[in-house]
Amino acid sequence: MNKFLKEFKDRGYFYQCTNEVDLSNLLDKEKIKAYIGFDCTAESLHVGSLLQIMCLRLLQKNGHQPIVLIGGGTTRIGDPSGKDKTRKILTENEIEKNIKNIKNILKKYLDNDDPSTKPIFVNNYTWLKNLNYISFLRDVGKHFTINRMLTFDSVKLRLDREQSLSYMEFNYMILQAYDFLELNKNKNCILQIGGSDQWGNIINGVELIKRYSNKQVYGLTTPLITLATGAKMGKTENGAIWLDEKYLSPYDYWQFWRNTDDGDVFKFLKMFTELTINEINKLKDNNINELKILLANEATAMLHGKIAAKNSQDTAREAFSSNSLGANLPSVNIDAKLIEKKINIIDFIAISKLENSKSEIRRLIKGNAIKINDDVILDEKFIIDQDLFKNSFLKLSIGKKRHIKIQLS
RNA sequence: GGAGGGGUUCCAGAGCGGUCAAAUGGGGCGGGCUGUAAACCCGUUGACUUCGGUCUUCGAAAGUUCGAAUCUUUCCCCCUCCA
Repeated sequence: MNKFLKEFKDRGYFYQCTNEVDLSNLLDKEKIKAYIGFDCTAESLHVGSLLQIMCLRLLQKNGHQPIVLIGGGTTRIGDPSGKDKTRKILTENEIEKNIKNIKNILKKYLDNDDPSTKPIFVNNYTWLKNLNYISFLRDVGKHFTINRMLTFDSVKLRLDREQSLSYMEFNYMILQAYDFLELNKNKNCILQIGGSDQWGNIINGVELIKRYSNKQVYGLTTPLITLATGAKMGKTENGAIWLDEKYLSPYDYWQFWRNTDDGDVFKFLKMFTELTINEINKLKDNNINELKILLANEATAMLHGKIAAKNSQDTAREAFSSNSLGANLPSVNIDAKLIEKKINIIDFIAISKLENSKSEIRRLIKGNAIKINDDVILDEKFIIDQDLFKNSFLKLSIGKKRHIKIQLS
C-alpha cells in the first residue's frame, strides 16, 4: 500500500475511500493535489476540525500539495448534513471575518515555505458568486437526478424526520460537487478529503467530474471521532475547544488534552501527535498520566509552540500540586481600591466575572468548591483583605480544576 | 384557503385554576472515591437576599378570577392532513 495511505490508516484517519486500490497506485506514482473544505460558520476552528488539519499535514509530509478550500460561498447556503435545522444565515462581514481567522489558524499548522507542498488557499465564493443560473443548470444540473439526490443521507434524514429542507440547502451538495470540478479543472486537484458526514457530497463531486470531464478523481473520508464516553469530540458545556488563543488560552487547551479519557489516550496520540506509530506502540507500559501529559504537550506545541506547551505543563504542575501560585495561570485583574473596602467573597468573585450569578457563587461555597490560596472558604461573608495577596497575587480556585490568579491593579 | 395538533425552565418532556420556580430523564455544575481518568455515590441546577423571604419566568399582548403555565380573546410562530 502507498506510504501516505498506510500512515493515514495506521493513525486512524481512514473511514472510506471511493477507490482505494487505484488511489494507492496513483499516489505511488505521482505527487498530487488534494483538497479539504472548511466551512466558515464559526469565528474560529475548534478541535472538531483538527483531524482534517492533521490530514493536511500528512499530505505535506508525503510531498503532496494541499488545497484548503474555505467555504465562503457555501457557508452562505448552509450544509444540511447532520443538521436538523437550517442554520442561521451569517452576514457578509461575519463571513469575511471568520475566513480571516480560520486562515490564520491553518497557517500555524501548515508548512508555508516549501513551494511544492505549500497550501493553496481558495475561497469558493470567488467562483460560486459568478455562476449564471441557467448555464449552471444546463452544464452541471443535468448531471444530477433528483431521484439520486433524495437518497443521500443529508437529504433523506431530514425528510425522514419530517424536518423541512429548503430548496437552497437542497442545492448544497451540487455546489460542493461543483467546487471539486472547479478545483479539478483549474488546479488539477484529484482528491477530496473530508469527514464521514461529507461522503455524500464527495461522491457527488467524483461522479460529476466523471460525467463532465470523464476524469477519474477520488474521495477519502475520516471517521467521526467519538470519545470513549460516546460524546462527540470538540464541544464541552463551557464552549468549544477553540484553536484560537483569543478564545481559549494555551493553558486551557493543554488542560483539554490532559483531561483525556484513559480509553482515548492511544487513539489521540496516533491521531493528534506526530510521534511515529512505532514510538507510540513502545509507550504501552508507560504511566497513563504521563502519557496524557505527553499528549497535551505534543498537541499544544503543534498549535501554540513548544514554549507555550512547556509553560502550560509547569503551570499545571504548580496549580495542582502545591500551595504555590502558577505563574501562567489565567489571571484576572481587580482594582486595589475594592479590596481596601473589604468586600466579601461573593462580591469579589462576582466582580472578577468568573461567575456571573451570586446565587451560583453561594451554591459553590455551600458545596466546598471555593478556595483561596488553597484554603476552603465556607463562610459566605468571608472578607477579602490585602493580606491574602502575596506579592499582590491571590490564587482563587473554583472547583478542583479552575485555578485563577487574581492580581491587584 | 379549509381541518386538526402544538409552542413549558440548557435539551427532551409532564403539568392543564391554588399544595408550581413548575414532575421525570438527559446534560451541566459542585462534592465524595481516585489518578486533573472512567464507573459509581451524594448534592445542586431562574435571579436577588439581612436566609425570614422578595422579584421575574411557562410564544406575545389583553382579559376573567381573591388566585392563571393552566380559562377567554386577539396576535405571532411551528407541524400534520386536505385544496
